[in-house]
Amino acid sequence: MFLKAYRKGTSGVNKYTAVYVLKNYRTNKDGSPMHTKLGIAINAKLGKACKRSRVKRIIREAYRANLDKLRDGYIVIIAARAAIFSKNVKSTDVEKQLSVTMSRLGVLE
RNA sequence: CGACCGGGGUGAACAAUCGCGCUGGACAGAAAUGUCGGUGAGGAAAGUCCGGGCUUCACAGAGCAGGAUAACGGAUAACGUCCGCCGGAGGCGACUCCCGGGAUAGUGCAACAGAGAUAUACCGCCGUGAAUUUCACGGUAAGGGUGGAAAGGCGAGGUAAGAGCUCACCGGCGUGGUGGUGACAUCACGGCCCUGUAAACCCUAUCCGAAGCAACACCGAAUGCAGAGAGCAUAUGCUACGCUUGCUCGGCGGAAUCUGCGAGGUGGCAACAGAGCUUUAUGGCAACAUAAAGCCAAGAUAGAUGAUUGUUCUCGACAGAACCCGGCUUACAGCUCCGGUCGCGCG
RNA sequence: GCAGAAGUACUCAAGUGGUGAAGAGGCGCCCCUGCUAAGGGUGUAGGUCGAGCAAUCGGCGCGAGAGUUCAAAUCUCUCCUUCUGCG
Repeated sequence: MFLKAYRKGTSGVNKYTAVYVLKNYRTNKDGSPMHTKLGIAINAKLGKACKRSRVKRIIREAYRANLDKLRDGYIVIIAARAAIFSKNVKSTDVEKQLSVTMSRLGVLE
């Protein structure tokens, strides 16, 4: 499912992350669209386990802040870029950038 | 005060708001679950280099092969770890470092250089003969040169020249005495002296069954799919064959079936509790042991600890549990405690 | 998480204690051709530091660092990197 989103989905980038989005046509039993699924991709070449884990949390926090505006029925993959591994990265910055990129891709209302 | 040596501790703190895992705590609910509370990464969680626990393998047996360790004595569940001690090396010293058994059990290897590498006369030295400044024969390991290594070292005597040939001292070897649990130390005597390499094969002593939680057990779509086998006598044997550690013996199974593939879930797994942690006492030089009192402290399954704001300081290093322990190794900003050494100054 | 394998020029690699670390592709130049490819001939660099006008000579270099040895790409130990297998 996530591989499919990588190959077929539309993408957008900002300073910290790259975002891939694909519309998910599978539905729940009552016909409503499924909740949007999140995948986080962090290349092992960018950092060791401890730093990757921290980046994952920051991305998750930024995603969570945009959750109230999020539309259902998508698959979203957020991949880390090298800039997010530098020290003193604030999740509010990542959140703003992510909000702009995701709304451009039509995932946010 | 300065320069060091050894050992230990700590690994930013606090508040508010939002968010996450677990919960055999409380409440609500038929249940799912929710609310409140509790709790939530490391000294290395890392590398996976050793040692165990645990689990499975037709119960685990013998021999060979293979692997590991290596002074000695102890500690330990065990270890390649730790402590003590011996020997050697380094440092003025506190102290540190050492894959530290055997080279007279045997075999192999030692390129090049060099006359010669476990045995040797190239130059030289000495003697004799020829002959006239060279040659032949013999003696010689003191000197030269080569090499990582050249027949114990050094001095004296001795001699034609020399040589443990003789002697003193030192080193090594053997025998005996004394001290020590022992490695070993030390003393006496003796003969006369042996190249290096076992992180080359090997010998000696001790230890080792194999695999690993992706082990393994259970539920399950499911009476699933694919492949292999089905001999000879007759009610039990033999054999093909298969399993058992690489091989042999031995053992087991033996026509009953066997092998491979096959979605997911539960346990293993941490709320039973362990070679557990903390403190004190006793024994021991110490590692550690024993006893008493107190404590229960992560447990995910795509994988939980973060964000924002504010305050303070020395402005925060290396880094994230995945079955669990004991070590080793490697990475690491600072702060701090204890013991000790050397040098300088003052009393 | 567990188990294993391998690192030698730009690439593929041989070498498994003893001088100067094979060989092939590649690369440069020449011939052939109107031009290119192919083919033939020939040469080169082995990286770096130092000495020298130069020819050349010397040291360190086989992933990195220690050790054993007279001598290490090779033997031992510790790290680093890459790859493979196991549901």
